Order: sequence, then C-alpha cells, then structure tokens
Amino acid sequence: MDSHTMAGHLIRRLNQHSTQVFAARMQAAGIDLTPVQFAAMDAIASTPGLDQAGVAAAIAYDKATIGGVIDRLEQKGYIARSVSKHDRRSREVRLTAAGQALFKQALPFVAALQDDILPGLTAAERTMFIGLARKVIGSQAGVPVSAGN
Amino acid sequence: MDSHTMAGHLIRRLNQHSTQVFAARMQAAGIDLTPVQFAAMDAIASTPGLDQAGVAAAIAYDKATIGGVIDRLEQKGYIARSVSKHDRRSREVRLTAAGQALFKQALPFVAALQDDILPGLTAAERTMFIGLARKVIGSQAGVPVSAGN
DNA sequence: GGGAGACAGTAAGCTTACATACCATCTCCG
DNA sequence: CGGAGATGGTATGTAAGCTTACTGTCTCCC
Repeated sequence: MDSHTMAGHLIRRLNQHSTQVFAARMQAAGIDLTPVQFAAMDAIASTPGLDQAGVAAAIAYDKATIGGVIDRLEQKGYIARSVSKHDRRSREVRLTAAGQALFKQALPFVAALQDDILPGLTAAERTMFIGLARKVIGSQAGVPVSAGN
Repeated sequence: MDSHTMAGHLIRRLNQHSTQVFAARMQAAGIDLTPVQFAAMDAIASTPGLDQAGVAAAIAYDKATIGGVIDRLEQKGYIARSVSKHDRRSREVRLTAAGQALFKQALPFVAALQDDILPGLTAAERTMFIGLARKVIGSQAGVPVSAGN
C-alpha cells in the first residue's frame, strides 16, 4: 500500500499545490481572494442576480459553505445581497463596483497561474490531464454535493 | 473564463469526489476514519516510532494539522504518543492494538475504492492520469508545505 | 561550557468543507 | 383553499488545512 501511487493521495497533493499557487500569486498581486472566493465571484459575475443556491450549484459547493464564503465577500464589500422579489427565501447576489473592479483585476493573474498549477508537464500533457479530469467529473455528475447544493 | 476548464477548479472537484467516496465506503464498512486519518495511520504503520514531524513529512502535511489529526486518533484509542528518549522535543507515535486491527480491517476497503475515485476512465486512462499526477507532484518536490513540515 | 540558531510541538486564529437540524417560504395537488 | 412536502438560508458542530507566534529542547561551533 504505497500512498504515493494512490489516487486519493495524489489528488489531495495536487489540490494542496493548487491552492498554494493561487494564494501565492494573489498575495504577490496584492489581491485578497481565496480560490473559493474567486470561484464564487466568477459565478456571480457571469450570472448577476444569482441566488446563493445558484452559486452553490454553479461551483459544486455545499450551501452551508457558500453561506460563509458569501458572508466574507460581503464583509469585504465585494458583493451585495438582497432578498429576491419573486421568492422571499432566496438572496440574490451581485458584485459591487469594488467587486467588479477587483474581479477584473484578478482575472489575468488567475489565467496566468493556470499553467503553474500543473508544473513539469508539457502543453500536450496538461491538455491530456485536464481532459481526463473533466471526464471523471462528468461521469459523476448528478451526485449531489450534500443535502442541498 | 470558464471555470469548468480551469485546472484548479477541476482538481478541487476531484478532491471533493475523492473524499466523498472515501467517507461513503468507510461508513458502509462501519469504520470511523477520514482520509487524512487513514493516511497518517498508514505512515505510522510502515514506520513505527515515527515522530509527528516524520508523519507530517511522509504525507506532506503541515505540522499543526498533523497535531490535530493525531489528537483525534489518540482520543479514539488507535495510536499512542510517547516522548522520544533521544529527543525530548519529539513525540513518537505508534499504533495501538486497536489501531493495528482497524488499519488491517480498513486496508482492503481502501484498496477497493481506489478505482471508484476515478470513475469513467478506462484502466489505461487511469494509469495515464496517475502518471501525470505523479509527474506534477514530483516536479514541485522541495517546495515546503509550510514553515515546518 | 555556553550561546545562536535550528527544530518539535502546541496554541490561537482564519477559511474551507461537510452533515444535521431548524425556520421561513413556496409549490403542488387534492 | 389548505396542507404536505420541497426548497433557500442560517445555525451548530466537527474536521481539515494553513499562518504566525511561542515554549522547550537540541546541535553546532567557538
């Protein structure tokens, strides 16, 4: 049982590296965003007025987790929450002006660090890796993240 | 910027799936172990008397995180800690009888779930994926997990 | 021998990440 | 219309996972 050949262990290491690259690049750029916070803002930017459940579904997160992420983004002033007119249970979320600006500022950095997440691979290998990863994710689509997502 | 093609996002999804498969299989087997706890026990089983820093290095974790994981394993009675005779700073860790038994019981389940972590891939694709992942991990060896690891 | 710096571990704090339980609200169907 | 069940969100509790800061111990080198 060599843990270094086990899929779960390798994936955990990749994720660890990925989040560290993201954190380092964002810090170097002077941007205060975690990977999850960026992903949430990405989802909100592409669908303004999305509710929290929509954000959770878009990036495959638990709704409780998203609640906390959105709390912190709201505290930092990057997003605003408002009760939906159509459904008073749901909170619609949109980027503030500051959020828009920060998101636009972060975009090129995020694009640039993609390749650093998979170092040591040729471009062809990276493409191959991403293709295989998408295939795995796609094959387990429909599995709920948790009770509500 | 489609997050579904971004390496970081895909890796996070894979990790999410991996931990969920692990949790589900362990629960079905009636074994109370998280992926991290299993990894720690694996490292300890293969090197009895390892200290906490050694465990951290073996599975690439932060030493603060390992402290908590080992606390919980100790509380459950699966491992025992003792101050090293050679270095009073370090705590040597070893499996208890209960820990040994549980680890042996868990092993076949963990082996069996490896393929479920990468569903939708052929055996060749799985091998390819693992090879690429190892290449990535290997290429960033030497990067410290944190101040102490 | 003795001090400087390295190293093991813990503590406190922050952010994911999930389950479960709960409240408010909505929808659907009889 | 009215109740059952579904759904959006929050609260609570646990477990990772990391940083920084601190204590205690060790090692190396003068």
